[in-house]
Amino acid sequence: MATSRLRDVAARAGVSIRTVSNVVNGYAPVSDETRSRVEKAVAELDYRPNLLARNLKQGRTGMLALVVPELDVPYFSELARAVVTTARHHGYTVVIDQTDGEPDRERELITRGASAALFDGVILSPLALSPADLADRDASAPLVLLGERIADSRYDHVAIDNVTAAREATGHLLGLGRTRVAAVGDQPYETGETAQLRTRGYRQAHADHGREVDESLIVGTRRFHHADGARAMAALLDHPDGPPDAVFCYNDLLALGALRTLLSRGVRVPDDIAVAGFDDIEAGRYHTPTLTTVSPDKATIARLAVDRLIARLGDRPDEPPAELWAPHRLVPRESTTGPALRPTDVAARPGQAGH
Amino acid sequence: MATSRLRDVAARAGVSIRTVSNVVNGYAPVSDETRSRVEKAVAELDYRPNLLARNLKQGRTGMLALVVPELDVPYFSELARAVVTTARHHGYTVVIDQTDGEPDRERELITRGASAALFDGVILSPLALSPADLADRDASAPLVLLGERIADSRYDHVAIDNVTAAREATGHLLGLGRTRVAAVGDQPYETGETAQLRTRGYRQAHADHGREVDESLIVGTRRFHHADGARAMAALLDHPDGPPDAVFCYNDLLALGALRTLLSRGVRVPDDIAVAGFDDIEAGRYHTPTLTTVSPDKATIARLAVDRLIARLGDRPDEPPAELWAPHRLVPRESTTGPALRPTDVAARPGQAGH
DNA sequence: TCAGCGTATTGCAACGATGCACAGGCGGCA
DNA sequence: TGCCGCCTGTGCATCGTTGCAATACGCTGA
Repeated sequence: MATSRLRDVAARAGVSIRTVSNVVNGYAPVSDETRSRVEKAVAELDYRPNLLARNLKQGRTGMLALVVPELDVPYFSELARAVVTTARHHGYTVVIDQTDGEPDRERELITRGASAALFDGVILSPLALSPADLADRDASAPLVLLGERIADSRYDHVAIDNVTAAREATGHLLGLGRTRVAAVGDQPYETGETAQLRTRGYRQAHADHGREVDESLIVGTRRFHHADGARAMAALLDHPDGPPDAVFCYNDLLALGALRTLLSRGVRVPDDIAVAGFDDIEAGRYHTPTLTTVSPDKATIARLAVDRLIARLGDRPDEPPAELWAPHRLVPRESTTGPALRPTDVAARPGQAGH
Repeated sequence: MATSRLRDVAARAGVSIRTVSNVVNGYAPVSDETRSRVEKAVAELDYRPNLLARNLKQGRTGMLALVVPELDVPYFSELARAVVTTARHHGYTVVIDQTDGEPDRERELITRGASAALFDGVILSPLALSPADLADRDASAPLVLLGERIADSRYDHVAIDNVTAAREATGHLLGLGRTRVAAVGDQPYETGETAQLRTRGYRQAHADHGREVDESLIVGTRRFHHADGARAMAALLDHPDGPPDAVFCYNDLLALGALRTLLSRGVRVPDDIAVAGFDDIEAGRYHTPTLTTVSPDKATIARLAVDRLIARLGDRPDEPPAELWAPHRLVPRESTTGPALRPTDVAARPGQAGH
């Protein structure tokens, strides 16, 4: 059956279009008799409002866009889940799109998609976007940035304290008595301000412990995937001064990749080399050894971003851009402390009883 | 700046609204002089077409919806990536939504969202939806179903041959000489037709090898997450007849969860117990041991689904519903064959900085 | 000079819905 | 009896865009 319109329902019920609209939306007072006649017609014609038309008229869509570089990177998919859930509580639907880190794609999404009235607001986790790209943008739909990049822009911005987090993670390794702690995941500024911040924290931790940084132990990776970590670890094992005795990876995928290289070569973790990651993805909690990591509070990140967006859409459209910080915590697990210390860590998993 | 409209651009350029529209869309012939004047005004006002209005007028949105139960389950996020990529080649944007397996949510999305003209088509991976729910649906926007459920419905449907795949995986384990092969992930029909099919394949493999199925080795799980697999494996280790010597898990998360239980208890894999999974998620390729699994061809699944949808949107709207099958293959890795057999299975090769 | 034609530009209606303000009918009260 | 006001229900304009078809214009050829 072709989609029916208010007009069709009105004709069938013998009332005006306007009255049908009132019944559907429960706006104005409608007599019981008219109401039931309209409802009958609605049911018979299987009428459903055309949201495109409604949204056009109302000037809002009830949809938020979440733009992330890669959906199949667990950090992003876990974050996406949090955002979707939070937004739903506010009555918003979240649509997700991935950019594959292509600047064109990111640009297109924030301009075409967002300021084209399709979305009421946008949450963007930029990977390849420069400040210039953003400045360029017409601010028709509010935008909240996730992560570190472009912190100086005119947009709201949610992040964790990457420097401190990296400092804590590195400090944890140094505190275990490791003397040669490598860093895996460094990136040049253009593509990875976040990486830069973590490197800064890595350096600070060394300073805290009165240690020199061995620059040759800072390994860059092009991306943050398993393969990059595995490759970087292999390179570190061939280090001219011998392998390091600990590795801080800038995310958990790198760390799991590094672990693969180590374990498949018979290196003992953490006895020979301790490994720490970043993001606290679920896979790390079930790996053997379980993965020590920095756990950003994803639920809070999602909440801050969504709340902010909704505030701008509602009664506070003109507040100055804010920098919002979400908490994080270091979660020591077997990959640094060994199995003895936390034998039941695997059991830990947030309950998911219904609701 | 408030969003500008065709009207504003027209006023500024001193031409009619219609001409601006023509310039923007490149439709009708426009003199170079007029064109440049309009383009100047467009730039000055930072005009961008209101897609809501355009879509309303044109009756299409260029957006497809992908509805999956859980985004942070790697199988779905990897599939989502494939769908997004494929659709982009056809000029469609994919918006993703997750249902958390809630029937209400799934229902809402396919009815409200889809038949409300927001999306041109929907790809749905249903978890909790009954045939009745679907029958109920007005077929305003084409729908393609992923996975096994509701195969008898009036919709296009893309799946892999789960029975054969499970049979091959189980056969692989039996072929290795294992005699007590457990199955983890069975579910009652209402929530898991896919699980039922895999159990059927598991039984067939036993028949192939002339073996009885020990019903007590078939373990049900409520969901398909790490935790479920870890729990099920723990239960199997306490089996009254002693642990099994192989386990076929109905997805990779279950398998990785099972591996966690085994490895943390010092059980040797695959020497003592071999483990196989299903889905071929990236994490399994970097686990130690690497995970033997059934690899569904996600790219083909995505392609079949998107192509089908687009065919219906285009010149073949009225073809009868089809059952489309995507290939799969068994990928033996260390968790069943041991490291000796495939020492270089891990993607990473030593050395190689940058690229 | 004018019919004839192609090019450039325009006005009007429509997509399907909602905001606003008012029309019609009824009962209550003076 | 007549006026007022409430309760229902409605018409019109509008959101920003595009489809259609007509207009205005300039140029060619006879």
